[in-house]
Formats: sequence, C-alpha cells, structure tokens
Amino acid sequence: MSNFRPVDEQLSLLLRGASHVEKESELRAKLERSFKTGAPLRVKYGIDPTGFDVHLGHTVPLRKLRQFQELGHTAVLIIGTATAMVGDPSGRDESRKGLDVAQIEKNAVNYLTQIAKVVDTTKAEVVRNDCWFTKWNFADMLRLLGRATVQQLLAREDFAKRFHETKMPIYLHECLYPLLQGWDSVEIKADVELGGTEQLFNLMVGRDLQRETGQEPQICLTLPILRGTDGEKKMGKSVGNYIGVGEPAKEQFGKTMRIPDELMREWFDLLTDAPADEVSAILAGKPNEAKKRLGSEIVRFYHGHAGVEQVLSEWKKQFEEKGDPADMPTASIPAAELADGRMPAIKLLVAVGFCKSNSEARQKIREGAFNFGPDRLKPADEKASVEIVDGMVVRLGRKVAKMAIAK
RNA sequence: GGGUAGGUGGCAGAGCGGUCAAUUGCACCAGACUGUAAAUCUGGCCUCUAACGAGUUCGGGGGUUCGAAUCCCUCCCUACCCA
Repeated sequence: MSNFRPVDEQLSLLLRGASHVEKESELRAKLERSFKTGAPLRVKYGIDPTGFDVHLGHTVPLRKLRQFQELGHTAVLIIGTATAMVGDPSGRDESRKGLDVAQIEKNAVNYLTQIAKVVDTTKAEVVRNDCWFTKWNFADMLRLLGRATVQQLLAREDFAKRFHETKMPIYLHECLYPLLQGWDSVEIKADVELGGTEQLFNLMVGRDLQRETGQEPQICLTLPILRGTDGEKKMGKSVGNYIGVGEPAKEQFGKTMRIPDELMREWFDLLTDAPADEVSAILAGKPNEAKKRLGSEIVRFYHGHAGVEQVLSEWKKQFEEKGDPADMPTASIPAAELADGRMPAIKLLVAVGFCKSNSEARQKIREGAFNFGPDRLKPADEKASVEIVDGMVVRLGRKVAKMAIAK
C-alpha cells in the first residue's frame, strides 16, 4: 500500500552522517506512520539569501534533504526572505548585518538555481517566509515574542559567550531570529528540520513552538559543519575557503587538490556517497591518488562523468606533464602599446593582470617567477623587454594567460 | 546623561616629538623542495623609480613645532563601567 522502503532501512540511511537527532524514537514513529499511511514526511530546510554562492558546506544538509526525497518524502525549502532581514546570529561571535530587500530578492532567485544542483526543486515545495511574516501585525509579533524568555536565549552558547565573556553586543532583533525560523516550522507543519550543528538551538525552538501550538513537534536532525579548503574554519564565503556548487569543474577539482590531507576523510564522509570502509581503503593508499579520487567524486556530482574525464586529463597534462592548460584566459594588448613588437616585462605583467603594480611585477621578475613562450624563457632582469607574439603563453606562478595583439 | 579606555597598513597588535613607510605575528604573493598537500627554508607584501631617491599614509578636520602616528583643539566612531 505504500512505496516506501522498510522503516529500518530508511532510518539507517537517514541517520548516516548525522551529528544529532532529536529524537530518534520519534523519527522512527513518524517513518512508521508514513509507511503505513503512505503520507510522505515534510522535511524542512531553510536557507537565507544572504550571499551569492551556494557552496559545498551548504550541500551537507542539502544532500540529506535529497536523500529524504529519494526515499519518497517531501522537501520543503524555505527561502528566508524575511529572516535574511534579521540575520542569523548562530555560531557568530558578533552580529550579522541584515540585508536590504532588493539584494535579498536578487539572491533568492540565484540561490534556487544553485540548490537545484543538489535537490530536485521541481518536486520540492519552495516557500518564501515573507509570505506569512509580512502579513503580521504588531499583536502577532508580540504574541510570538511572548513565547520565549531571555533566559532561554542566554542558554545558547553563542549568546552566552557574547553576553558574559566577549561582551559583544547582542541586538534585540537577533533574539528574534530563532523565533522566526521556528515559526516557519509551524506554518509549514514540518515533520523534520535539517540544519548544521550550530542550528540545533533554532531547530529546537521550532519544535517548541509546534508543541505549543498543538502540532506534533518536528524532528531536529543536525549535520556536521564542513570545514573549508583551509582545513580550519567553517566553509564560508567571507573566509574565502569555499568551493561553490556553480563553479567550473576545473576550479572545483583544483581547489580540492589543494586542501590539507587531513581534511580528506571529512570531505569524503560529508560530500560523497562512498561508504566508510571504502573511504578507509582509499585513504590507505597514496594521498595524492586519494585526493584525485575525492576531487573526481565532487566534480562528478556537479558536472557528470564527462566533466571528470575532462578535468583529470587536463590535470595530468598541466601538472603531471608540466604543460599549459587547455583553456586559459586571453590577455589582449593593443598593438599601439608595443614598440617594435616588444614591451617592457614589468608593463606586461601589469597589463596581463598578474601583478597589481609595477613594484610587485619588478619583484616577481627578480624572483624568476615570470616566464613566457614555449621555451619558458625568463627576462634577463627587471628592465628587460619581451617580444610579444600573438598567441604566446605567459606564466607567473600558478597564473597563466595567452597573449593576443589587438589591432 | 556621567566616567574610563580606545580608533595604526587585510586582520591581530607595537610604536607615543626626529634614526618611522612605521617592530612583530597571522593572512597573502612568489622562489627552492614537493603530490599545485603539509612542514621547512628564502624573498616580497603603499605608489613611482634601473638605481640613488621621491611622493602619499597611522579615524576626519584644524593647530603647535625646524620636524608629528606620536603634543593641543575640534568633530566622528567603538568598547567597558555607572545612571
């Protein structure tokens, strides 16, 4: 009578990789009921349109959401158009700026197309939370505020720290955030809400609000926070240690190859479907091979098999055989800039965009960092000029470009 | 509203009348070594200059002085304590 897989099987899949479930027994009960009645669970995941790139860090819960979908449940994506105006204080040691409406709108659209790379958005319910909040009046808001106490807020670690230790300001509207997010759960009648571990407090507020309003409380399922490419901090846009889901295959692969070795297991666990024992086997081998495998898995998810093939062969050519990349940016130089077809090396580096200033270019040339052409010639010194040939390749460290002479 | 401590280069954080373009750490860029990992070593990290050197910098503005990041005035901003 239902197409669902057996409850035990679902449960073990869903709990894989999770860091906390509140509560497992209730999740089982919900799954059992769904199995019997054929009614899918409503699984909520909210994302605030605060920035432009959805990155691998977001995909950890998103992949879990996708897993729910694959098991036949309903994904409910909340686009936090209202909450983005407040700014989630979770895990922060200082407050986050709210955004203006125009920016939020722009981001919202953008986000959805990126999320679609992980979750089947055609089957998901997508809801903006300004749908209900903007209709609220003062009394509604007061009623919501009356449901939480300052003590409750101070119970959370990040606020407590800001309050007692670092003395960083806690703005009142930040206190509102968990309540707003929690209220979303009431509005959409969520059975489960997903989030990173730092979201636990917010998720629990949703649970409480549902209980207070007579709904069955949602299950809070948190997932580990992914560390970024630096292997230290949480992956994030502001730290610049992220890999975007919309990035080209080559970028994703290259960045992955540059992560610290110690990070590999975590990434395998959280970003690929490889079972634990397989991961162990991979990691037991050569680290470089393991990392290539990791990069391939990630690229495969976003660019398919063809993308992987392409990237691997380019990688081999460029780094293992020390060649030039197949596609490189073109730097065009107006013919008028040249004297006798030549140009001072310093000017060249700046014109091509490798260096920000002449001083920097001069320094790099002295260091022997700059070379050009098929024979990788280096200028004799920083005063030397270089003969510019159309299509010539110029290189500085990791940066490569192809010259074009514009008439 | 009252009091106190502050605002220095991407961040942290020295300097407190000349020798300061400003110690140091992190981050970042490049070189050597490598697996475009880590660790290590080297050079660089305001701009212009082949170089000597020069020109703009230390919250904003004004002033004192031969000379100010350093002293004075004023304005703006932040944190903490008291109300």
